Amino acid sequence: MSSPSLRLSPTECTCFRLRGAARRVTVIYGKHLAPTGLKISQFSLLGFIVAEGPVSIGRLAELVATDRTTLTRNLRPLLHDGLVEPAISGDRRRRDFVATAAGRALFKRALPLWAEAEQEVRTAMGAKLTTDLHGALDRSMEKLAEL
Amino acid sequence: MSSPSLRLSPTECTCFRLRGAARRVTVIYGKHLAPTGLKISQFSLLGFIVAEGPVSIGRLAELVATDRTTLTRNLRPLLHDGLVEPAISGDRRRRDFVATAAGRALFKRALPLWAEAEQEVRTAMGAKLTTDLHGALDRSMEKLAEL
DNA sequence: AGCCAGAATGTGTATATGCACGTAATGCTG
DNA sequence: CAGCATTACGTGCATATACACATTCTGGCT
Repeated sequence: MSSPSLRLSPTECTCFRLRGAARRVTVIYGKHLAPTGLKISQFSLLGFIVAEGPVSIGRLAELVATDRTTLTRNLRPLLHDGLVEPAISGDRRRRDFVATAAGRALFKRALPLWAEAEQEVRTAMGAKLTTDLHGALDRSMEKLAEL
Repeated sequence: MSSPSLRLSPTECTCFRLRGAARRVTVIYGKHLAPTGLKISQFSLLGFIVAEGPVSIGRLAELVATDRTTLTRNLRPLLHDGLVEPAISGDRRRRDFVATAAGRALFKRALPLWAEAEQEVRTAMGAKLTTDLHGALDRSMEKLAEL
């Protein structure tokens, strides 16, 4: 356990691997979702808003594990397209958002396309690898959350 | 094997998981590399250029599994900071790049900081999870490469 | 030589991402 | 109730990311 870092080469960068894989799958989901005009990140975000009723930026930031300020901007396209709208909240510091009827409808329409993409990826990887990857990612997120 | 997609909920999105994990670790590496002024993506890119001698955009795109056009712009900061410079290539369609002395020096200086970050992540995850995650990611990239 | 299919790249556009810094509202505390 | 630490945000800045479309070369074919 002394200094295992002596053997570490940038070739074995965890970050590089994760980012690479994320890019690859992002493209795949993007192709499937294209007809809806939604990017995968928008699809996810919209999904959380649909599911969570009125939510604040801060809460969304926790849910999607993204920087707060990033979400401020990621919400813009959704607002612009009328998929999401502001909701009154008790605390005037907070900005709550809800999905509009159009937003809920589009999400519903996008769902099967997302499932297609998910299926494509899972089929390519196989059931075992899918399980392994999800498991490893979930456990990683837990461990890294504490940092 | 008929339609396993019936049970798929967006909660189990492979893409969402991968992107989330990638974001998390990116921040960690970023903090460690901050003193060098390099982002993790720049560190990786610079590393490949240092290692591969004169390389073209297209070749780099393969190496880092990134869209060609993204690399065109990702190279800009490195060029601007004099870490990388154009190299003459036989084919005038191609633009080759090499690391400058400053680039090589900075990369060398960044290496231990990268190792720190990598260590932090690995320590948080533990050896087994690290191995599992890398294995799953590597196998995934292989399978997804064929798409 | 002349032409053209294909290769290697750049640009416009739009989104995603996080940090440093700044602002407004809340609630506690003296 | 005035003051202040805290909370919940937004903005400027820089980079990352990819697609559609346009451009420039190269190499082979006639």
